[in-house]
Amino acid sequence: MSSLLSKHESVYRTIRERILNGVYGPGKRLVLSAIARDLDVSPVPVREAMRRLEAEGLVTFERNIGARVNTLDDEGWEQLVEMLALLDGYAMRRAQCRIPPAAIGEAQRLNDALRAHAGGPPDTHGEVMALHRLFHRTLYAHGDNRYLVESLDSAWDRIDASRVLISRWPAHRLASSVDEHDELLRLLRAGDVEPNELERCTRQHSLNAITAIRGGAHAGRLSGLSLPARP
Amino acid sequence: MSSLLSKHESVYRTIRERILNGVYGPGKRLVLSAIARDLDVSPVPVREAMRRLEAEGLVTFERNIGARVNTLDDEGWEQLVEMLALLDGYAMRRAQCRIPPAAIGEAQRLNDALRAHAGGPPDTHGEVMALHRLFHRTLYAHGDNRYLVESLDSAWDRIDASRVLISRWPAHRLASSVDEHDELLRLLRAGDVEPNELERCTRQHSLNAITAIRGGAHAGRLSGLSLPARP
DNA sequence: TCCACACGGATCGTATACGATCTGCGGGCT
DNA sequence: AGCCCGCAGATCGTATACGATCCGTGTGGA
Repeated sequence: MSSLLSKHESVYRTIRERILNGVYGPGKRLVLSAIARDLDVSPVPVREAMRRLEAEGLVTFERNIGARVNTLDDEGWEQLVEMLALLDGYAMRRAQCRIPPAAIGEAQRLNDALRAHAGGPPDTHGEVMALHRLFHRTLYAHGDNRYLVESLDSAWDRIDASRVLISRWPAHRLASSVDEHDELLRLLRAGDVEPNELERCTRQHSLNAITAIRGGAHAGRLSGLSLPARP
Repeated sequence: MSSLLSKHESVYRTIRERILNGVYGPGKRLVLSAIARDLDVSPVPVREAMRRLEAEGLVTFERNIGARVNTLDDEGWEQLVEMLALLDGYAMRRAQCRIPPAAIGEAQRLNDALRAHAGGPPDTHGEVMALHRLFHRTLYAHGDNRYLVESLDSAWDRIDASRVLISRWPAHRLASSVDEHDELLRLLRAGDVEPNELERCTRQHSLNAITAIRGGAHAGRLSGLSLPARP
């Protein structure tokens, strides 16, 4: 008899899930033996799971000290979002001719759900963030470059793990973001948009999030051209 | 008493080095107990090293079967280089104002060394590839985005591990590549180049490698605008 | 009071042991 | 002859054991 998943695999998935959900928040100490007891396995597969999580950038392991869920300072967070902007912009460009109308419709529904949240109660469960991530994934998932999609997923994982969006995303940015999403969907539906233009707009959309969170200043629409200058 | 490196760390470095150098070529079976004997450790730290290598995309691990060095088919290789084009182009854009003249000089020296190889004997030891990689790294290393630089290093690692450039890089592409490098250095020295233009040229330089290797057709200079269409 | 130091608990790092699974091969049945 | 089954060797997966390291704490001396 054998389970479908090896123990190190299921331990890996469980811990990863808990980090992304915020059960294990940034800075949380992950003690191997405690997790092993908790999940009813020996410490060995737990260590293997930790190595994977470490390589993915979700936890940091210090020799003879142990593992912690990664924390992200402001600079790191901005750099990560900058990566997201780069990758997502290019993914959109390459997916442009490949996104089925159904996916655009699905993205529109997700964005409408986001808009509903904009006026509603404050986001207590990270639903906004999940919707926002899913909106983007619905589109970029149709890119045909495996590494590109994997890198995007991985970057989003780190963002989720950091809990920054949940705690710092300003309300007015959500409104702007929803509008920009509509604009992107409009460009996609038009079908004949210059690829450079689509990539530029998509990139700028993510970069706007940096400006918004950094300064609190009201971010411009998709008209912006500049990359954010770091202090 | 303690060594500077833990065993799993030194095992990791050793295996990684061997994969990148081609000692363990694509498809090579990596038997845990054999490596453990070879490196004089127990199988446990070897397994940890494998998990890291797996997460980095250098090896593939199948349950109850074992580990193999990843092989890269044509499609995967093209997608990886496409990532490289995207990341390198953006890194260059962001590093533009930050690259010290000394680094540009160093890159020029590396490119001259590459040119010397172009007419010389065929490359038996991957020196051309190492020089080429180093040329790019000398420039993009000055980018201020940690994740960007890490992703570039990681993508180059996979390229190295695949041994594709060494076996398939056509001679005429090397000549074009060297010329394009000169062009990029010229743009950097000019200093007042439009960032979009610099990014576009850099991206196109890497994309040209795909065209060259795929078709064998003589790649255009940096004037090309198009992304390669996949069959 | 403040610092140096030693001690104990917590945790990590690795070796060893052993059961589980796969793979290839050879014998027997049809 | 061809196919199925079962055995043996190789290899993986995990538990357990134990030494090594770190860190907090308390004690003694300056």
